Amino acid sequence: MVDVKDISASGRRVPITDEPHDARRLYAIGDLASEFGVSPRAIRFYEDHGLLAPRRIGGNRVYSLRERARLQLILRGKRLGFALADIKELLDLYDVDRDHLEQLRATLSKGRARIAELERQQQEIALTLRELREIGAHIEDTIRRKEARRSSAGRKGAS
Amino acid sequence: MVDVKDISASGRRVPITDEPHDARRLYAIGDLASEFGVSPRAIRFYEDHGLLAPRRIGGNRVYSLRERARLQLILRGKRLGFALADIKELLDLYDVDRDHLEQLRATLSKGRARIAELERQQQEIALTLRELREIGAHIEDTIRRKEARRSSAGRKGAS
DNA sequence: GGAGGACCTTACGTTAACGTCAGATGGTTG
DNA sequence: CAACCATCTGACGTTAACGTAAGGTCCTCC
Repeated sequence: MVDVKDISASGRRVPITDEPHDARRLYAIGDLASEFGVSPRAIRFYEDHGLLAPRRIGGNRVYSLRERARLQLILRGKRLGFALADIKELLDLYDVDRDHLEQLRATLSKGRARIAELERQQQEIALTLRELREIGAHIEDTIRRKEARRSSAGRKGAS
Repeated sequence: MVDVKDISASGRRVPITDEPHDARRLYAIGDLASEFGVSPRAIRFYEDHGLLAPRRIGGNRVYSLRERARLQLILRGKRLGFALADIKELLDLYDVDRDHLEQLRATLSKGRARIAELERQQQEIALTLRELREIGAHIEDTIRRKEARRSSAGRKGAS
């Protein structure tokens, strides 16, 4: 019925190609869901909000490698704490409209803002890491002293 | 009525000390709110969830420098995309119970997990930054070409 | 041919993190 | 003393990001 060989027009689990990442490989929603550890519901949710736009074969969603990459970017953005609306903007940066000049300028400016934000985030992470490592060192120190005291002193400072 | 001189037991806007960050300085909720650009409601919310525990003077919340620092940590954590529950754990790392050994070990382990997570986040930010900078360079390039073409060619490629 | 899977849509439920509003208190100021 | 802040405590409203359940379609396999 479908011209794309017999890729799961029904939602079958069988991928169209065996080569793991042929550029023409197609994915069902369940493939991506299990690969990235998210629910199909979440993926559909991203689509509802304009972050993904898979093709359809007989009602079923079919994802190309490009859509897969977009999903990866979405999940990375989430791990960085961005809201979906922000991630959508970020995705728009990735496929630029190379034709119109004003668009390009706008995209560039948004990109720079995003870069600045990420750099600030980077600073704050670095700061937090320094603090945590220092705390960790102190704790290790304290632990070592307690262990030493426990093993050396047999009995003398009761209680 | 209150022994702490006359700090806003009423919620007055007057800080107890002029020295900007005397260790004994006290803050009203409005002070911290306006200083950090968050609402008093948010600050109370953090308290309701155990992230802050200010003293009280006549019903009003009074924040020490330590509480102020904790609030800063909360907000930093938020900017890094952490949930309040996670931030609470992080705060607990900062004031360790130096007495009990098992507690120390647990804290240390939690700290290490948090460090690992931050490092992973750092990697992902670095990756995103590389990508965004590359895209930015391409866009700048495209813009330069378009501008060059526009200024040089007077008329010949109509439409 | 009927049971089982993967997928679909629609719709209501849920959690986190506050916003917003109402009504009350208490100190300060003209 | 009246008006005005800043603050307080509920309590309900809101948004984001899904979870979950219901009911239906379309293969495939025994």
